[in-house]
Amino acid sequence: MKATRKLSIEKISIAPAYKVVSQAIERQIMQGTIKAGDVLPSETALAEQLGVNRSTVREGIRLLEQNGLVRRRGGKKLFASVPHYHETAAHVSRAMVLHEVTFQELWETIMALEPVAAELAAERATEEEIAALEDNLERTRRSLANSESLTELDIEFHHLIARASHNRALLLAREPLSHLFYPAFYNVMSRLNAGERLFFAHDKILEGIRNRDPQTAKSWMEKHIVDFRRGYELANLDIHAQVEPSSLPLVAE
Amino acid sequence: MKATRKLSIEKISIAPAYKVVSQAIERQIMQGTIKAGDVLPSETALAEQLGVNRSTVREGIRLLEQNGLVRRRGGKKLFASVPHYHETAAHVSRAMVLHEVTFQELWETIMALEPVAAELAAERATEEEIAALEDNLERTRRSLANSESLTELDIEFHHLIARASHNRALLLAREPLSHLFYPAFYNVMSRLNAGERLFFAHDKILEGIRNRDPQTAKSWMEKHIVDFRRGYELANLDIHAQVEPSSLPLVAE
DNA sequence: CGTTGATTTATTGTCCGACAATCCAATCGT
DNA sequence: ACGATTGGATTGTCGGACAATAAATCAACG
Repeated sequence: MKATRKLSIEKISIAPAYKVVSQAIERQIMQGTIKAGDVLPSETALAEQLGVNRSTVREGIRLLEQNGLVRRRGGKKLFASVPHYHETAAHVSRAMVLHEVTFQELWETIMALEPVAAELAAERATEEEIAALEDNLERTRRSLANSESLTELDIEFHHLIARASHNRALLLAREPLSHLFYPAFYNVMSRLNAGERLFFAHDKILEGIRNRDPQTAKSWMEKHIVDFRRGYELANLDIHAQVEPSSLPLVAE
Repeated sequence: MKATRKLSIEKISIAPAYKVVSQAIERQIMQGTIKAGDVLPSETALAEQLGVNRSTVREGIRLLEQNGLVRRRGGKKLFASVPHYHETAAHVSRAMVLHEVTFQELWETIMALEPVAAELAAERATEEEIAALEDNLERTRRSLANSESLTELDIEFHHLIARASHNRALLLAREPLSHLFYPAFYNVMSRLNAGERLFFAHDKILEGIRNRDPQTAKSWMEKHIVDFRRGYELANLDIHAQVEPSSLPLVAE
């Protein structure tokens, strides 16, 4: 940059310039100097400001881009941005797959989160959110035969509930888990023909939410999740099997 | 628009080459063609294989690098890698801060996770893990006066319990939350002098774990988390305040 | 023969310059 | 006022260059 502050022969590894560039911009975004939606200077301008070459700036931008802190809109301009929750969820999903998390670990965690989500949803869901849930339920009723859409509808149902909980931390924590359940869920559904039970449980949960009855919503959600595990075992699937990456793209927006 | 005689299938923008490069490598890693620890070809070799320029390869590598799918060791060689859980946690933390998650949301979520973690830890903790928890407790006892170390020790305690739960999904889900609690926790500690209560609760939780008594561990953890919230309110802090970014680095390894 | 030290080679990080495609904005024609 | 045109700005990609340094190779030495 400008001042040479490298007098001491510090431990090791001065960060490469592209990383410094990325961190410099990241700091400004985190501090609020740059707000989401702001358009960033052009690459050449940044290169000049930061005193590095454009190629270096580009590499720095790639880091931010992958984080979702920055994205291109309209193909040209670079905007600061808040990471979309499904990008974040995808990161976590991938990490879990690579860490070879088992179905049981997934289940234990979702079992901790979903009932709370249902409980909070019963307290806070807006009319629109309840309508969306009812729409989902209706589509579920019409898809009882089709394992594939049933699986997608179930994932959507739980996602909608998490949204209705109005708790973004919860939403962000459960999303990657839900995503990873897809393959297991599909397996259970196509082998067990458990559509009726699923519909019934969803109906009860939604009833609890509609009636602003957190306890009902919560306990039916618990039953629902427990039931799924039983189905998993009944379908002769290995509870200690590693979760597979789901090719299903995370729900958008 | 359609004045040119280009084939009309041109609508969707083709992904830039650097993204294609990144995805190509990512796919190989996810499929297991490349396993964690493998050393990747040099940039020039990759450029040749993929038929693009080295600069383009570099930009692609940056994407993977930020994801933790790939990292440099010894400053030269590029290794495939599994994302470290604290990298993933940092992603999520940042996302939550930028989404302006409130303390209440954070609390509700951690309230769902921590008791389950304690419960599972009581069932599964190894002797080493229990020893580490006891060591932590002892250090806590000696730090009752110091808010700062108390905060760090508490975070470590909960992290150790999550580890002892032997559930990596749970570990990964709760880590970013725990991290974000740091500032709030420090505030409560330094205003309320609640070290004794904290120590007492930790002691009870650990007792439950040591005695392989999941219910005790779980219910004391519940009390502990509820207690923290009460402390937060007693300290006159706003439950709906946005969480701040913690400058505390995530626990390493 | 194994260890150490010197030398060569390979590779990364950074820079420079170039160019086509394309988006953006200002201008122009009507 | 408004649509088309044009020209500048910007991005994505390429090619090449070079210093620094990690890795590999070889030489000397005990």
